[in-house]
Amino acid sequence: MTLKEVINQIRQLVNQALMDLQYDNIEYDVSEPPKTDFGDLTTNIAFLLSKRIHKKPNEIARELVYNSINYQLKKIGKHSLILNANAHISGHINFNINYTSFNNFLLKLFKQNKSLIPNIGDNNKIVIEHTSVNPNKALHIGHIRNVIIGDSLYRLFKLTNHKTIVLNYIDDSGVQVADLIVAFKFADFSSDNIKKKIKFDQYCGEIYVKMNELYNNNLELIEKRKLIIKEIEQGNTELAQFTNYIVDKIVKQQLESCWRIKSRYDLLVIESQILLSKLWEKTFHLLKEKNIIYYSTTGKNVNCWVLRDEQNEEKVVIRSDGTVTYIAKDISFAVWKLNLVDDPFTYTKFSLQWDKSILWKTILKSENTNTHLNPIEIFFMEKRPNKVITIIDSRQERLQKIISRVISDIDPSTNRYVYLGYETVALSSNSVHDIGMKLDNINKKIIHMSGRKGIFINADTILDELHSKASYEVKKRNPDFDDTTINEIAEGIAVSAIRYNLLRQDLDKMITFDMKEALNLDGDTSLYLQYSFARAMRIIEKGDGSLGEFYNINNDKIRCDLLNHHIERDLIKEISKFNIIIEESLNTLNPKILTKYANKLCTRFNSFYENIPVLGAEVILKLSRLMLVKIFVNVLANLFEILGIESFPRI
RNA sequence: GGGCUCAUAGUUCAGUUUGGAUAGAAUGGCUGCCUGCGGAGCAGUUGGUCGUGGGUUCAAAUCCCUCUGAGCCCGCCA
Repeated sequence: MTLKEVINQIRQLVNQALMDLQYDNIEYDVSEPPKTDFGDLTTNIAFLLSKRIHKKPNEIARELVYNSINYQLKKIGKHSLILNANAHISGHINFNINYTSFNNFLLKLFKQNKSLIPNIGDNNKIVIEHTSVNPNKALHIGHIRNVIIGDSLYRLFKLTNHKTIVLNYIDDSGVQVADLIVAFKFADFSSDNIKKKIKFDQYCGEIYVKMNELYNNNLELIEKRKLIIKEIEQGNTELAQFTNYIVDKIVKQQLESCWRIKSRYDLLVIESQILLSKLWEKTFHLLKEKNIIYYSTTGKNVNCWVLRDEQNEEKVVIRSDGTVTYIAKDISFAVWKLNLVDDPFTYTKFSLQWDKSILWKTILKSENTNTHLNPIEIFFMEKRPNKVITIIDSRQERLQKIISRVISDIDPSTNRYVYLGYETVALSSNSVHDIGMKLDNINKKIIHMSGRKGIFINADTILDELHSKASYEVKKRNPDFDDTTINEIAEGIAVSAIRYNLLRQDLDKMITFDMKEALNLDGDTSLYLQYSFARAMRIIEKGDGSLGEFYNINNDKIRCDLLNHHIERDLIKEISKFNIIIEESLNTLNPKILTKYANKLCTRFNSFYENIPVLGAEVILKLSRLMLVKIFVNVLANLFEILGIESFPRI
């Protein structure tokens, strides 16, 4: 029983009232009013009805309340979840919760040791692709937005009992990687960074910038690049092997950064393997069969295979020289993700991850392939994924929409392919200045990041700065902590701060990254949540010492009805929204909702903390309040799990 | 030229899907509160013609249109 049940009961009351008074049953809203003075919940039914029949909203509201709802409430009696209903002069019908009976849900949860997480996944299968950064540079703050959105959604699906796997696409056969190989093989750059004291991926990022400057007056190098791309596609040459070696090394370094912010994956999908797998040939066959593409004999696309499109936005999938375009590769990747063709891959272990899970990578099936099935093969064999979510920034929106359309042409029955876009991260003029770059136009307030031009701030740089600031502050407040503990907490603060910061705003809004702002740890930040957690844990620790065990208070003495201060009620009501919030963020694929909720929940708790004594209260009240604190901690811990925020009993 | 997105307090952002009550947070400024369960906190105060102009409606930040400003996308590149 949570707020959802209260809402349901209100709907029952209103529906019955509509029947009693012979009004049409129409869609209406039950939600929280803007001010608490108006009550706990409100409905707009009177306004909607007044649109149909010519009567004032206020009259309808009064009629519904006085001629039906009040009688119903009387009948249900004192165990009702609704205390009363009021017809407001404006036309709103407001309801107050009967907290005496409502609060009992806390005790029920507590006794049954139940989590509030709704089990709505029903083992549905979800595929999420995120990160997918070209393996030629280190991750910058813009890439991190992608990683955090993807990883938080993964955690959300996982916790609500969906079978979920996470893909990271490694484009090892494009120009970006080829640029690096040209640098190492034909332009005298060393592929060894032993002398430099930076990570290999960062080192490569720097070379990539220098290489692009070199191209300007060296056309021969561009020819070399073409050669390299061809060799990578063919595989098996010495150059291809060297490329594999470099890409492997960079991917491992990139993953270090991803793992540092507590993201994890199940499978690396390697583009060169896709090219060798004949997956495109199968997809091509499918597209021809479904009449989605045709061979153009006239016009600008003469001798090409093209996607049909009525709006005259046809896209070439096979060039006149027979080679495959970028979108064609993307379509075949999508076809594979949705399991619309036979899986040409088998999977081999790439690495162990921080959460002890195995990260796999694609390799081609061959005769001596082990017959023993691994978890990835099993995932794709059982049944098709219910949903495939691809997370890429909004610059790819047009392309992704075309892919979605092609997919629904192939498989019209379902809508399984979901593109989740988000706006990019740009740098504030201050931060551009900080990294020693100059803005072209002094009037520009922001500048977009560019790996090629060297305009970016690496993810690790930001984390390091946050870490060192947090470390200083933790030490100041906890002089008794040893260095290991301080480091651990500082890292937890830094990682959580980045995650929360990038998650808390709308996906369709560009983030202007500013180092100074990012280092601020006051107000609406993850630290506010972590601090609330530590405060609650401190009460529990001093209260009955059952740190880490949430459900071992003597249940029989607890009286939920004593938790009737308006501050306690506010906290309880907030807690009771947890499952609604989870469902909403899941349905809208919007993790931001969870950050807003977490902040509100902690605001309620901090108000409780400042105003309502727990340990100093008389014994029954103390036990009851202690229970409330423990449930708060439990809910918050669940939110932390989804948002990837680390919790510490002391901070 | 065509398409998409955004514009709300000095600043960073909620609220727009589904119109409804006095437009909310955070931060900054100002003012209180630590011998009390941790002051990285709490309470208060300051601050907004919701980009412009029109339309629909009993009612518009929210829906429709115009214009302005910002950003992105539109290749036989990836």
